Amino acid sequence: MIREGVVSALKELLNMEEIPLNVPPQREMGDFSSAVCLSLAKQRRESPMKIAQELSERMKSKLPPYIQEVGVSPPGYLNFKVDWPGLAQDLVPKILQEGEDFGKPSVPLKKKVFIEHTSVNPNKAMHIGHLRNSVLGDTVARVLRWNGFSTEVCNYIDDTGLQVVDVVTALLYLDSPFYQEGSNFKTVWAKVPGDQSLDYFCWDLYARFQNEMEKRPSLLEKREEVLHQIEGGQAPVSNFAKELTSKIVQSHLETVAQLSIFYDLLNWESDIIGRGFWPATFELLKDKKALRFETEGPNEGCWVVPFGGIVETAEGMKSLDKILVRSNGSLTYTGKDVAYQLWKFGLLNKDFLYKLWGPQANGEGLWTTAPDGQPGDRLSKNFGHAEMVINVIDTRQSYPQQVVVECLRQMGFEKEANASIHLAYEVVNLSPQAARLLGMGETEEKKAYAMSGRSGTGVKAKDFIQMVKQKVIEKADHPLPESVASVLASAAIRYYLLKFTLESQIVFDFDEALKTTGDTGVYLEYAHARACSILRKAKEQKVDHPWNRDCIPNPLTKTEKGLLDALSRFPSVLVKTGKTFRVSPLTEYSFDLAASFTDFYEHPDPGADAQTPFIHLQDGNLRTFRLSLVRAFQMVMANVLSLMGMPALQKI
RNA sequence: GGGCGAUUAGCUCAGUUGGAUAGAGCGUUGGUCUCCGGAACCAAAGGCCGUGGGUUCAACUCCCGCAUCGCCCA
Repeated sequence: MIREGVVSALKELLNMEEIPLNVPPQREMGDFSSAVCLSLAKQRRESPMKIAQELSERMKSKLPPYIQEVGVSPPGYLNFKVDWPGLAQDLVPKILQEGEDFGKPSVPLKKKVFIEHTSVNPNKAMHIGHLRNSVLGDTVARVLRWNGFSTEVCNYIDDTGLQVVDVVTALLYLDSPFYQEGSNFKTVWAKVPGDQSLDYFCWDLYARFQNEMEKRPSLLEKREEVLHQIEGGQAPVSNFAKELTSKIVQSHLETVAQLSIFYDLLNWESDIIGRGFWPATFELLKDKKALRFETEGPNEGCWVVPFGGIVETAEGMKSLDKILVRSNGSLTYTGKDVAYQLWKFGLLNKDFLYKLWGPQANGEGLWTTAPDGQPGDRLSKNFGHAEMVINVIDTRQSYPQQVVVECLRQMGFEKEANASIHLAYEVVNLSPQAARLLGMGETEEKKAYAMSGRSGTGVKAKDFIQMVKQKVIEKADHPLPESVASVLASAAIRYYLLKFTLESQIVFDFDEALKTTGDTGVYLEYAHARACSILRKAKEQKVDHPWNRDCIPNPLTKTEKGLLDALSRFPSVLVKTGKTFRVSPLTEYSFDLAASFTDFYEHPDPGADAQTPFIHLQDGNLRTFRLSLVRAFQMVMANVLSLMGMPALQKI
């Protein structure tokens, strides 16, 4: 709001694309500054000081909005002083009026973006690594919605993969009574103890199965059988698998719902296969001449997408081309992923059938693809057909994702290829301390330990949420209602998972993750609740504070300026987040905002001997001004929290 | 072997398109509270920004090499 005006003024004067802004080392120099003249000096063959002086003179004749002074300091910096009262005059009433619409683009884009996240194998409980995915995806979706996009959030269910096959085989054949053809599945379900949730039971079962498989070769044979039955959709085993995966998906949905994460659609892999997406894609690929049948060389008998052709290496002839169909006729993962990506853009003349899965706590119904569903048009639904697709998948999938995009490009779908975004993030590992607590055998000392479904070591999501809730209750100085503890835990967890950059591997440590002081989600909630409390008390004591332009003091104190500055930055932070899909700067901003409010609250008159509570101020104008700032902060903070998926608490 | 990413305070991490004295939180040490919410605030200590070159008036930031760690591909 302030900076944008200066940047556009400079852009016009200098005819440049980008104008960098900085903060001067001393506050007296100005509120912010620019070093453009330094970089201009060389190409103009003039001294930077001279350029800066000329420029500042020209700007003085027509000052950018909210700038009261332009100065110059050696060796050629332009320094700007903000007209804080002028800014307050526009900004505060704007926030108070617009509320949750403050800063939103006035014209919604209407552009549809399809966001896929979570996508956990439906064969056991979720762990904290999965939570990072869900929280990232959910937050990006919220930010894009704020930016005016129409969003469709989907959770992909890989129900025909080997992980599901393993758990199904384990349930049927690991322990007696073994399943026999024609026998009742009730005996199988009876193996799940009543006092344990299914996803937790399967967590252990899966690990045990991996272990047992090495000792009992007969299990491998059974697994092979089950694989074919599930792949081929053969009853009754495939029906049993569907029932099992549905129940586990439901428990995943309940897990993430604790963090306010919801979806529009569940997409089942079995439906991609069942609805014939691949044959249609195969035809399209051939049609677009993006596919080649190899009659010789290392890929003889395969259908490939040409990328680099054959290269000679030290180990012999190799092909850089991507195989979609193997010589034995089987389809690779890439082939299926290409089909799916085409569907997301509405480029495939095939569609799923849909039905309602059930209600969600956000009030929106959740839809699912289903063999016994109905066509989208009959339900007045138009799933897919997106203009932008964001796949939230960890960085290990970067290469396969790149291949999918390249396939689109080869098919001539250049626009869609460019609108395919892989939101890649690093995985969550365990610190040595966490690994030790989970009873991981430590053969060698490492900095981080990967969680392992195979050995069953990892921090389960529901356990973690429960632990944080417990910690929050312990740390409170008064008894907390369950609902409040849940919100605080959710805020703490989401903040912890969002604050790292995408490239940063989170080394999960219990001490670090369970923190409730300092740079945490709890701090944000606390600042918001404190603002609410002040406003509540003002109301109780009938201290009205209707905004009027005469209430603005001149000059403003340092902390008043600090809070105004933070408030004014909100729109640009959100716009930027919506462009980069990087959410860690948003958490940084949220902490800045909360901290500048706390600073204002603690020291409204920095340097003074005593600080007077806003409500008790004798000066009616100052009282109105400061209480209005509190209200403006509370509204913007509530918006920030909501964008990060954290319900804003009125009281803790 | 090829590719991608990381390396910043004791610990966990930020650091915009290159700009003036590299920032938070935790931890440590010392302080603050009669009044609107102390899960708070203030102060101090703590840095060869992995390493060696290069580009530039200016490099944590850009380029090249090396080291270490992680991941992906064959």
